[in-house]
Amino acid sequence: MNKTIGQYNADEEKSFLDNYDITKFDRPSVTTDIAVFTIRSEITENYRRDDIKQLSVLLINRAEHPYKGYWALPGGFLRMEETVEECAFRETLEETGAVPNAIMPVGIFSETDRDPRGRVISNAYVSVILDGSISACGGSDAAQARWFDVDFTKEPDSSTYLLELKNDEEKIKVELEEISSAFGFFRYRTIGESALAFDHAAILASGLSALRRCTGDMDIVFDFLPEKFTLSELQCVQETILNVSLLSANFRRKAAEYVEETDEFITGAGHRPARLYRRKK
Amino acid sequence: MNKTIGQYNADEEKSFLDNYDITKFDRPSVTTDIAVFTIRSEITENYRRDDIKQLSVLLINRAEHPYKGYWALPGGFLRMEETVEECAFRETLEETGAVPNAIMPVGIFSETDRDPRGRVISNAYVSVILDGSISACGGSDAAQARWFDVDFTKEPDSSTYLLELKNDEEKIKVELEEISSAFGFFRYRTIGESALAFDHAAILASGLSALRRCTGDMDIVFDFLPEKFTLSELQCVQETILNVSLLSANFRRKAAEYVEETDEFITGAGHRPARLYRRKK
DNA sequence: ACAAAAGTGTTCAATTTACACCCATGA
DNA sequence: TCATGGGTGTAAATTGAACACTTTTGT
Repeated sequence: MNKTIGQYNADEEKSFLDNYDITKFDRPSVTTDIAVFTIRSEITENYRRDDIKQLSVLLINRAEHPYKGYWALPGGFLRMEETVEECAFRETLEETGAVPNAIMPVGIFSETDRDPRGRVISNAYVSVILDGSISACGGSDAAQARWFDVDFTKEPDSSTYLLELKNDEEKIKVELEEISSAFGFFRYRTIGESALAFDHAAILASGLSALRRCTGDMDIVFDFLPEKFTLSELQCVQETILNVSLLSANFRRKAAEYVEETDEFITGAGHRPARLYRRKK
Repeated sequence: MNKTIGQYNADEEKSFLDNYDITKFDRPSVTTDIAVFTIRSEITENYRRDDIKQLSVLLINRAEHPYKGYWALPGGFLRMEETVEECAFRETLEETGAVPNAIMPVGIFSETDRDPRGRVISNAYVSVILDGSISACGGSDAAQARWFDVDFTKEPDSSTYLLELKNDEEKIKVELEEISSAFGFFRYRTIGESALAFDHAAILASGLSALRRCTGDMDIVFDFLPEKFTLSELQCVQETILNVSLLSANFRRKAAEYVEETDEFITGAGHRPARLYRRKK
């Protein structure tokens, strides 16, 4: 920085800063909350048939107040030596033991009453990890963490949305409404009381809709797969996230633009071997 | 909230909260910084010709340390009784005297060294106000605020971007590079020293690219116009933001989907009167 | 043999792009 | 009158949806 530019004076600034105590002013606490997604496989009995896939999100059963015993998104307080993004990365790693393939912000949640402990603003993130990577390493609170299959649909007649989370042990339903959109991304608000801790149902809904929105243009789909994958696997990821079914002939032509061939093939599935591809560029 | 759900117990939670002091933990300061955009007209001498339009952003010349004398985005510290979005709204109103037509988040900037006063994380917003509304009311620091025409282009050969800000009095250039993308939105980092205060050049670049990205699908264009407008004005907004020129025959067919006719016409421009339209739905 | 997925080709519809053309106005 | 923007029509090009069909495998 130059010593003087216009009114700027480095020495004067230094003495200003030496006398400045930023902690004298009110500050909120800052957290990140992360919707960690993966796509889980349910093995099918038929040796030929592909596995059924499910989009799943990781929830933690809160061991402490507030909302003790409620399911919540993983997350935690920002440390002073890390960026918000680093915080989201660290929290994902701590809770899952897995390095996320993608980690991206989906909005800030700062309603003044969203946390009974005081003024806490939350930076919401979506992260994506590979199926299986969590059980391999195990997170710090593994005993309290569970994957839930996710279903998020608009109610056919009304303007409300229904978020359903379920696994072998539990089934959670939350009703939400859309409250705003910015740059094509949506925010939601729970209707009535939420079955999840804090405003985590709304955060999760926002994360899901962001995930879906950019899945359409092949943006995040690769993060659900290992480096090499078949086009069917890629198609399956997109179908699972968007909850639609696509014609494979058309899909593979569209996907061709984003991938490049390898020389490897997958065999042993009871049908013609599939070529492995890799993300282009 | 039910009194008990699973491990949840309302009385126990209440006593936990009564003894909980959130201010004992480290917290960052939180600000919002807003890229306030408008489209300004340069009146043309030819009575028939349309005015030339320019996308402009509001910058404030900092009267205080740090970065005293530097141009900066309007913004300020979050108050404890407002959400981040309300803060962005309030700051826009205070600086411009105008109620923004749109206000949306574009990301969080939380590098630990981004503010020499201490740990400050910034919530970046884009807001849009109508041309003229600022001079009509005048903001609190009107003397220090200036509109700058914006130009943001990728350097033809390299991977760097050039942000140019200019008005009658001044011309500012900043070189940036793209550092990440999430959900189709980009983040930038200044190369070398920035001519703007803090990391505001990077914030502005992110805001601009978000603005451009959603202009393409008719998302924010209406916020640059009054309630009723001609299709040419709408086209001009899109052309100005995206810095492209479109064929009006095609544009008006595409736009038809998003607007509805009124019975009013604009006359007195030396050519066939133009029908006024209004945003649909 | 055959069920299942891998992969290619072709048709028809829908959308986008480019351009030609007429209309209405006010200095 | 005429330059200028307002507005419509249309043909060509591109993209997308639907479907028929061939290939290759493991049991």
